[in-house]
Amino acid sequence: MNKKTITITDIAERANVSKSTVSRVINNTTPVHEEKREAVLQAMKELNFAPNIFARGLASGQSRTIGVVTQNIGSPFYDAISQGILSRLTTSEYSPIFADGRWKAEAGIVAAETLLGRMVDGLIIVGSRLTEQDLAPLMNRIPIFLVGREIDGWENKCLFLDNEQAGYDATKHLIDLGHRRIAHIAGIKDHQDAFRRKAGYIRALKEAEIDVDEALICEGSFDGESGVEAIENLLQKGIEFSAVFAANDMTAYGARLSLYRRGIEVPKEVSIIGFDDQAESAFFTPPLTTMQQPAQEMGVAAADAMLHMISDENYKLPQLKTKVVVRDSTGIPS
Amino acid sequence: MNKKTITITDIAERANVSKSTVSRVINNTTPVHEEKREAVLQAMKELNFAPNIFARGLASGQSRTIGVVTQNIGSPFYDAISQGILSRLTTSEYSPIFADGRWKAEAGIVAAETLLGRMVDGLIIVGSRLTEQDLAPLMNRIPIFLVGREIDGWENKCLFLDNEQAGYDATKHLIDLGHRRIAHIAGIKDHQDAFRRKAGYIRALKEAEIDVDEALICEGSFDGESGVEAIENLLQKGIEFSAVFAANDMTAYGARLSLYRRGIEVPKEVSIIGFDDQAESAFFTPPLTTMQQPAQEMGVAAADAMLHMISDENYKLPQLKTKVVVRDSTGIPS
DNA sequence: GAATTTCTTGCAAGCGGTTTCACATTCAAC
DNA sequence: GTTGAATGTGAAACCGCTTGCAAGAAATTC
Repeated sequence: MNKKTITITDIAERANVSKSTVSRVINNTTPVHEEKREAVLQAMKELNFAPNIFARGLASGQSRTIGVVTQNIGSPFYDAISQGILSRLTTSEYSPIFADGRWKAEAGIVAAETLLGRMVDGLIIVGSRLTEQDLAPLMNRIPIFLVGREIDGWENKCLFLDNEQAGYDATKHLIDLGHRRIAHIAGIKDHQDAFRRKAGYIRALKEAEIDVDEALICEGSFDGESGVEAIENLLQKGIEFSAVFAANDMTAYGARLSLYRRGIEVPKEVSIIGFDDQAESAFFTPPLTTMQQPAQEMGVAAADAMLHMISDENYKLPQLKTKVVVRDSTGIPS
Repeated sequence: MNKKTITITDIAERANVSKSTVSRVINNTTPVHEEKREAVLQAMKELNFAPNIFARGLASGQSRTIGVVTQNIGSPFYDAISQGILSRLTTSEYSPIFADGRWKAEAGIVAAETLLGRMVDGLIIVGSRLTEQDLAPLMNRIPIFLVGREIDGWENKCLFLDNEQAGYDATKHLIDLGHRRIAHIAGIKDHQDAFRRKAGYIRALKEAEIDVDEALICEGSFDGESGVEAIENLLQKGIEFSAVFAANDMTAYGARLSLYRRGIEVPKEVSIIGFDDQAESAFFTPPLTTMQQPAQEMGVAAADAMLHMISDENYKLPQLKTKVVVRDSTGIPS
């Protein structure tokens, strides 16, 4: 209790104007005589005034807060997106408030509802599994933007990468090196990105006139363990392959470990390419060739779009691309 | 605009009581006749009522929000702590709001101020560099709790691990295996944890009557690159060592990569132990022996403590410990 | 110079809760 | 049958800021 909190009224008195005028200069809603404006600004500075956000929110109905529903805090890709959102927002007058919609789809809805309860002015949903039906009702209430997720017909409200193309590029990299027996360890089955990466893999093979061998396509779940298992499986069944395209880096790590245990050399005997380019990949042994995603930029772009949506302005989404980062885990087949 | 938002007044009318009574049943502040309470509850359910948090905040002065200042979103250790906080808070009526105080100490203050501007009811500061002087003035305004950080005299407001002991344990593990020439790649110079881990390293050596060779102690910065450089340096100078204790896993990865490039085998020729046990470590080649920190638990405990602080209740902090996770990167010296 | 129009500005009515105060009621105690 | 305490309740005063409205001042038009 240093001293009582100072309010707009204190400023008004000190600047010899009415509360209304103070409010006006704060919000720039109505022109105010330069002289008075100065006085108000001066008073605010002297008294070190900060408007009470509750009063503001209550009166205006706006919270100057943007809700972010994440599916996977703790996954490097989603983390980077969150960071991007965070960094874009720090230079705006909006603050993000995060809610974790991990686990199941319902959790995502709950998270979204929680945020709505907090009166957020907009919702950025990061790579969730919420369906169009889940989302539609929310759309009427509040601006929504999706990152890392595509929904037909919502073109300008979604920002995502062309995972099919990325899957194609990754596979193409291996084919170009001369590989023909390329295994793919897929991601979570019903995950949009996983599905598309796999589609890209298949397209690349077909284009190169390589038969798609179902035996080379393993199920996975984006984690290290599934990489280990997939390779173990392949090896046990005696299925031959000279390269592996893993749906993400973590899976690639697992695959590499499995090979390591069997004494199979990378990239000499088997090449591996991952997906994500998480920080650890550059220090892996050997450093992992992988697909880099502009995750942070996606976050920035999403936040930016949201800011525009809120103020009803037009905006256009950047065209972001993945790219192959060639390191030492891929090479010419022996 | 489905329909107008429903307020406490609507509930009051429907339940045939006054606003005051409704407020009372919501907050459980004053006993209310069972009959009326039921009616109110019923009305709230039927109308699907959710109190407006701004109005609430304005009137009560409480936001039911806890600010979390992180130093390093994106670092696995701090991430895990944040998760812990998040998970503990989801079962409470408080929501966390995060602000990133990365970069410099000033940023931490700014972040804290931002949160105060948002009227948070408490502040959890995760591993920041803010000094006691920075923090003290905040303490009078609001409950503050520090995680992963120790400040003398604030015993019950800090939760941290015994990094000195952990450093000792890690080093001891290597000594027990028979190593005598143990290099240490330290963390960021003025970082409390880094300093203590190093102190533990030294204590372990002394206890085992091994001379502390300054040449074996390398500077580092908690990132992969510094691990690479440190080992490169040691090797170039021709300094012998059979084991490395890296200040964190990321540094250990770098160290391992450097060895890999030189064709030095791990753990056959050199053993490595890291610190953090981040998810990737289990899939490293070879799987990395490291110190596991109960990061998530720390977050939970911190959030829990904060909840108690806010409601002026007593609490006691759990005694959390690190432990050695032995994998394949450490072994008997050859 | 009168009639408009354009700017500025203050007043006061909310926004949707919480909380103090005073006024019942009810009930146990004398 | 009083009296005092305990218990329940509503009225109304805020909490601090935004904003519609109306009015005074200044600028423009005829």
